[in-house]
Amino acid sequence: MQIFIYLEQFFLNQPVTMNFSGEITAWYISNKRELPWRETADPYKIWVSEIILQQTRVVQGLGYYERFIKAFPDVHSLARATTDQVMRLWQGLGYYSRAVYLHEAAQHIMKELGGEIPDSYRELIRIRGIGEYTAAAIASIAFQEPVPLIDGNVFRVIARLFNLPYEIGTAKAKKVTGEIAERILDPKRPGLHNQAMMEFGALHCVIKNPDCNNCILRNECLSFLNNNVKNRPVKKKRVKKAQRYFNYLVVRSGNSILMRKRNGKDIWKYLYDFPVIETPALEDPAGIIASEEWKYHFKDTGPPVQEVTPVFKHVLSHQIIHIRFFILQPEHFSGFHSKDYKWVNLSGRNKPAVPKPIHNFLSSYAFKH
DNA sequence: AAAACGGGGGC
DNA sequence: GCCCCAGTTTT
Repeated sequence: MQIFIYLEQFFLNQPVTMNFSGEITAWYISNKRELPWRETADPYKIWVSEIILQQTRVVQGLGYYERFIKAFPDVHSLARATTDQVMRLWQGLGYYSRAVYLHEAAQHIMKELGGEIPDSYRELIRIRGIGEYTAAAIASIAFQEPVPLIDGNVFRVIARLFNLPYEIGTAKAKKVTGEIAERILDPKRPGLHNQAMMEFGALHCVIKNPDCNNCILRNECLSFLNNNVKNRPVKKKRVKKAQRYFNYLVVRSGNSILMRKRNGKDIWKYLYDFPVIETPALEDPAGIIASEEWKYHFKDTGPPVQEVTPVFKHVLSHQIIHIRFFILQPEHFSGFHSKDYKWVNLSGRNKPAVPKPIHNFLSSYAFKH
């Protein structure tokens, strides 16, 4: 097996301590950040924090965590909440499926599991939204189950320590990294060990320009000893982003504005935006107004257009969306009858959760009546 | 195995 | 502008 080649190379070259866990844990204890989810043993809070922190920086997730826990301090309160309430607290954080699954999981736990969060990796990973990483994190941190975890930080730390040449995300990388993680794990204190590995990656073994000369593992790190740190881990190539063109119809009546709840097959699941005419390429406003869709929505030539905004570019992980808003004169609307459409009072409470570009639009455009 | 899914921060 | 983050689900 490939792992033994690397481990063997390591053993041959470095007859030193090899107590990675001890060294990194000691580093952790004196260098860690103080974070709210580290002050609790409540599996619910640890679960919420782990979901929020998926693909998300601590500084970005911190406020969301505080607000979420305040609104929903336990599984029961989260289970009772409406989807709109949950999405509102997730608004702006991205990857909205996380919130949907978290909410559904809370309801599942109340209904089927007696309100008790599962306490083993094997049970946790069966819950939607909880994958290998999160199951291991909750199991080890909240329940002291001796399972290693691998997130982006741990993957980078291990890839550098052992100079692994495998590309992120491949089965080979997963297998070898997993075996090494299993070996390094301190089964007596898995939660501490796992958090130490992640924090070491987040604060010291950073992606760009790590301070290797002042690293506690500089005499044991194979990629450093081979002057290969900048090539580890091996990154995967970027995906090409699709271009999309949204023409939003801003339809108003009195204090209300017509919004549409997005369904699950596309981006921004369960968030609200406006009726939209999507085109395969950038089109002139005149072309949109003359389109069949416009006529379908408005029967004839439609309401007078009060303003057409410039095109805003919004970048997502896999798409670039070019967005333009058609602000229509109030009270000139007709056919929006689907149950997905909803009149929203903008001065009221409980406004629906909206994606970033809609939020930006609503913040910058004041409507006069 | 690859694609889809957000938004923000660092350089 | 490019890279990638305390990943998971769907195809």
